[in-house]
Amino acid sequence: MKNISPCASCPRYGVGFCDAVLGRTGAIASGAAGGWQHHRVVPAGRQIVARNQASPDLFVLCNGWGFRFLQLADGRRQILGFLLPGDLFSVASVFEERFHFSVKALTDVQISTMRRTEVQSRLAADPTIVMALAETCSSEARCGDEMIAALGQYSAEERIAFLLLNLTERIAARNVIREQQYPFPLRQQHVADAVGLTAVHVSRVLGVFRDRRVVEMSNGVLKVHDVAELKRLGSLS
Amino acid sequence: MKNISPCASCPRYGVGFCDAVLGRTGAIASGAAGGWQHHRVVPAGRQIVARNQASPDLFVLCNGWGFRFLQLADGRRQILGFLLPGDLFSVASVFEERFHFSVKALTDVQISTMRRTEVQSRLAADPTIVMALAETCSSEARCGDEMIAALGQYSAEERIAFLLLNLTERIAARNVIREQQYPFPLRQQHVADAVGLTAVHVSRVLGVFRDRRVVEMSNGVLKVHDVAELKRLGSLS
DNA sequence: CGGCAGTTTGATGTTACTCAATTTAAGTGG
DNA sequence: CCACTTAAATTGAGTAACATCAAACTGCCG
Repeated sequence: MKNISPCASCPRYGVGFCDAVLGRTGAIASGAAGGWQHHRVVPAGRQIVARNQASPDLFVLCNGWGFRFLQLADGRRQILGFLLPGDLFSVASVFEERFHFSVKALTDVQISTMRRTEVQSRLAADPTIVMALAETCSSEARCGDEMIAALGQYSAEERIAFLLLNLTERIAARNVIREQQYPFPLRQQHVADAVGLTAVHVSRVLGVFRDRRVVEMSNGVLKVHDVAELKRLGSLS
Repeated sequence: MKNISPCASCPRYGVGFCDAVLGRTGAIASGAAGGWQHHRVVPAGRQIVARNQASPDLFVLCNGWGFRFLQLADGRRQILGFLLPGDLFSVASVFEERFHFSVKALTDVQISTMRRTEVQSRLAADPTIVMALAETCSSEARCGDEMIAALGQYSAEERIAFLLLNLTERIAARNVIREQQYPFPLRQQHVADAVGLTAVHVSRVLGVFRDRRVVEMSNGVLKVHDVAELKRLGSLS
């Protein structure tokens, strides 16, 4: 029998929410058999969920990069955060039918969907899952609050450094990094929409960073030349 | 026997997390008896919890106003949100020992503390509490994401309108409002720190709002003259 | 009456945005 | 492999939004 469980065919790292729900042993096959979970592949640029869309499933990103965002009436958009392999789209979606944000694939992605009802009943039965969820919830809240502080108080340089710093840390938790070179599929426009600047200004700031030999972002790779300086610029408090 | 339960001596509105934990009938007296919950009064301006502070309790604001914030090394501070009566300090604190933010009393406040262990065991036993918590969690996430979008994409006028709009809605859910006059204890500096502007600029924008007869903020009261215009300015998407 | 915290106002400086032109990079089909 | 096309990044000039600094004004309380 072919194993199509969400996380068997794609790299996993650490014990996240996904692992907790599936259990790390045995239970995996049952999921596929029960039909309460599925796999999907989505090409780069395609929207995965829309704001206010109701879904009986919750989503976990298995492979590639995505991002959550809010689109404003006049076309402006704010990227709320980037999704990396293993990330649950949001803790709220475990309980709420509708998403309050939209999600797009940044690269080609694999996503795993799990029936909400099934996850909820497992949640009731297994305190391990509750703990994993609580952990994710805290971390979401902390990141959100830090983002608010960065957007409210930081200068352009600081905001961009803050974003790059956060992302490199999350990437490093999932990949082996050699020579401070991080896989980095963002365009400057994504950086701009994430930190509330224009793409033109992001280009200028990145130019400065390049000249100062702090970081260099090109060709889908981020090279960090001066971690200390990046931290100095981008670390809150 | 005197009833000192958290929410018996202070106004409650709707069925929030606090009510769910205590139950709406009978159980109230047992809390006081068991000693797992307490009341505290804190004067205006005093700090209630500090970032990274560990606490065996979780906090609910019973009366007055407070605010959550992050303080940066160089003195800048970002107000993450305001706490109104009935508000849990944060969902994360139900599971995490340490706060990732600080909290100050804006006015004189009454706060209720509940032993985390007790809340957790009630949580495991009663799905009603889980649902209340999930609700709070979703709402925190939504508000946080909207704040991020507002800070990233909105102009000064829009941000301030957004803040005032949010607060008036939350105040109205807890008080009877006559003539569009809302109790409003914020100083302009608080508005500034919440929306990432300087107090001077906030003063100018509020001056414009006053001249245009949109809103007027003074003497601890916010008068909304033109709700439609406020919504036009401050509503996302 | 004096002192203090908060607000208002003006003048000036800085940061980041806008618009537009140019360069670079990445495909695509012949 | 090379012209052609297209998306992304860079650069410059001018402008708008917001910050900074400093002074004056207000209301409140001892």
